[in-house]
Amino acid sequence: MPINLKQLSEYLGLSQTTVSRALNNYPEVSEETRQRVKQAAAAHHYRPNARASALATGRARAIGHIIPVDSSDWFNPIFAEFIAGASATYSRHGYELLLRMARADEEAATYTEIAARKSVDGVIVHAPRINDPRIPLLRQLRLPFVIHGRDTADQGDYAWIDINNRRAFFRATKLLLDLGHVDIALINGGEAFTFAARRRSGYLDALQEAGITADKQLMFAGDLTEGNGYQAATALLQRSQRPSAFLVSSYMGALGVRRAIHNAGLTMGKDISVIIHDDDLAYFHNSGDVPQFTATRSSVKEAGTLAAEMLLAMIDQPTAAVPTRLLEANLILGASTGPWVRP
Amino acid sequence: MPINLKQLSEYLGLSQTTVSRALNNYPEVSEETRQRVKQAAAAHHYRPNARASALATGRARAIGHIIPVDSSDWFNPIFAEFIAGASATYSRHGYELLLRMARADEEAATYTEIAARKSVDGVIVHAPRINDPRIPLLRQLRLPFVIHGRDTADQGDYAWIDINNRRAFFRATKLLLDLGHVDIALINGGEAFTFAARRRSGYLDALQEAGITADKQLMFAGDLTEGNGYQAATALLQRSQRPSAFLVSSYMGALGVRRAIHNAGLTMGKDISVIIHDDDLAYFHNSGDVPQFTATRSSVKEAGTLAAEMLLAMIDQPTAAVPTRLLEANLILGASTGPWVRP
DNA sequence: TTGTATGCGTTATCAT
DNA sequence: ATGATAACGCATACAA
Repeated sequence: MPINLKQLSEYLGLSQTTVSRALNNYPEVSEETRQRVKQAAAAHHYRPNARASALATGRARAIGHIIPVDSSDWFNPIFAEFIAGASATYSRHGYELLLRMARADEEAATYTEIAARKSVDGVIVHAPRINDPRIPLLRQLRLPFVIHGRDTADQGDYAWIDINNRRAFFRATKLLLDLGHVDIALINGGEAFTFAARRRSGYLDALQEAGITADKQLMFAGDLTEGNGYQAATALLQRSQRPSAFLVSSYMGALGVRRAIHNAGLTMGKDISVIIHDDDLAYFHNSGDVPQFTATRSSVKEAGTLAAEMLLAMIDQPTAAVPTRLLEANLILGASTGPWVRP
Repeated sequence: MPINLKQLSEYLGLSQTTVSRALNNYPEVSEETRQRVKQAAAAHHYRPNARASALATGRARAIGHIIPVDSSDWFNPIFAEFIAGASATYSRHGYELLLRMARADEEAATYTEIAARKSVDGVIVHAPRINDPRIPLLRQLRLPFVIHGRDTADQGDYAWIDINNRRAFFRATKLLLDLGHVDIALINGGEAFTFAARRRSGYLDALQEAGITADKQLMFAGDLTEGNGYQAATALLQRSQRPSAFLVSSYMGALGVRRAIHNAGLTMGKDISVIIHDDDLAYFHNSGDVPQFTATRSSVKEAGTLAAEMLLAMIDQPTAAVPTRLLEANLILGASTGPWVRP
């Protein structure tokens, strides 16, 4: 059923060369034969063998995504949504998406292996950590890459796409301060990740600007699961001087915070204010006339689309300057915030 | 930096053939040279070019996962977790994972294309629908496949792995009936999907056995998002004769149901009982000494691991009988169920 | 404008 | 036990 180039060219009475050129839109082939070739190819459902053309051209036409997994082997829905965005871009450009999961201790070996096997033409780096070792590694491997996020330290020029996490959390904190809140808790991602470190710094800067001393007891950092959000918020609400507001780094974590608030017999948006960061996940839509949560919002799927486009452009033009892109998050007012009230 | 077989063999003073055989554990190579070759390969970080060996062997050593996406382009966390399980199996066997998203109207073309391009040696079929056209298509394409789920109609023999959805929901419904509940709502996935149809049938069978007439008004079918769960439950709780129990097909949907119950001023586990199906997602753990939700539980990640193993075995032994596997879900008691109480 | 010949990096088929 | 040589299916430098 599958037909190859040789068979197709024999059928047409042309050389493989001409058929190949016609299909790849080389200018020197006559319009007439090009049409004839393309029609025959379509009629026979001819598709070039991806392995063979990769070998011949030296380009795999595939992009790798290596998802970091820790010992509990999780798969964060945010990665999934980012990848959904990137995937559409790859399909549009005839690229394929290779997915792997790797624990931190396998990470270097994994990148090295896919580079040596020439399985991909480039990779997306997920969840950058402070002073991330993947940056020098990928440079050494000469594998084009785009980071979803940024590193902090001086790692030289590299391609990245990120949202302005610091500014988003600065603005969110400021809004809570303006509403009269003073004891504001931060439920954040693991602060080895640069996104979480930047969000914390926005939070701290806003507090400092308001002359408030940050309280380490009010800051949680860890996996942003529903369970962790619930546990962290429950503990904080049991304190003698409980926080009146929560800043939560993800929708999933906020679902746990919401549960803790309810269980404590309190009302979100009245007794306790909550602002979340909303990645605009399709499966966890914070929508409605008045969204459930006040939120800093930025579509992670859109980020995936843009990251993929940046990477494909880099592969096409390896000499061009490395692209970077900073997206601003919107601050969306929802039903979860209100003025401070005496407990 | 990357070294190829030719260079490695020149360095060793051996032929490419011998080096290749040594690395691939052919028996005819002497143990001494095998050791020498393997050491040199390791020292030079040699990895066979995946494209070249795929071309030579005719095996891509890659498995495709085509995720169905509807117009709103979602990415269900359950797929993600299944893939996480499968991915580990592929890595262990030296296979790669190709990921694509396809809308229903692109589905046939997508499968046809990856088959024609010989990008993969087999595929996993996600989210089977009743009388799924992918089964005859994949047979025609001669592409080995394993279905995560089962079809209902007579499609002949094919490989699948599924949980006993009917039995799980039968047992869950029966538990609610035993607790005295009569008005039991079903918040289900889209019932074109076979998993949802089977769950509904378990629910209906249990009601019938108890002599209760099912009420279509108590059944919701759609995407199992938090928002849909919230909306469906909110509407049901506003009815004059509101349901006293909910059967919810996913954890995400149940989070919305929980929100609706709270918003209605009711208490889950007291006023309203809830049983969910728990796919044991790492990011949405229904754990604790007493889990939040009473649940039928089965690990979808484990299913991914098993599905991948089944598919690789089929590729290795194409003549063997097609494997099938039916997993039973556990019924786990949590805090969300209690005896019926007068409203 | 078309065709011939060669290479991409492996694995597989013959020899020896 | 090892080696020369021919595929695998495509793209391309070089010829015509």
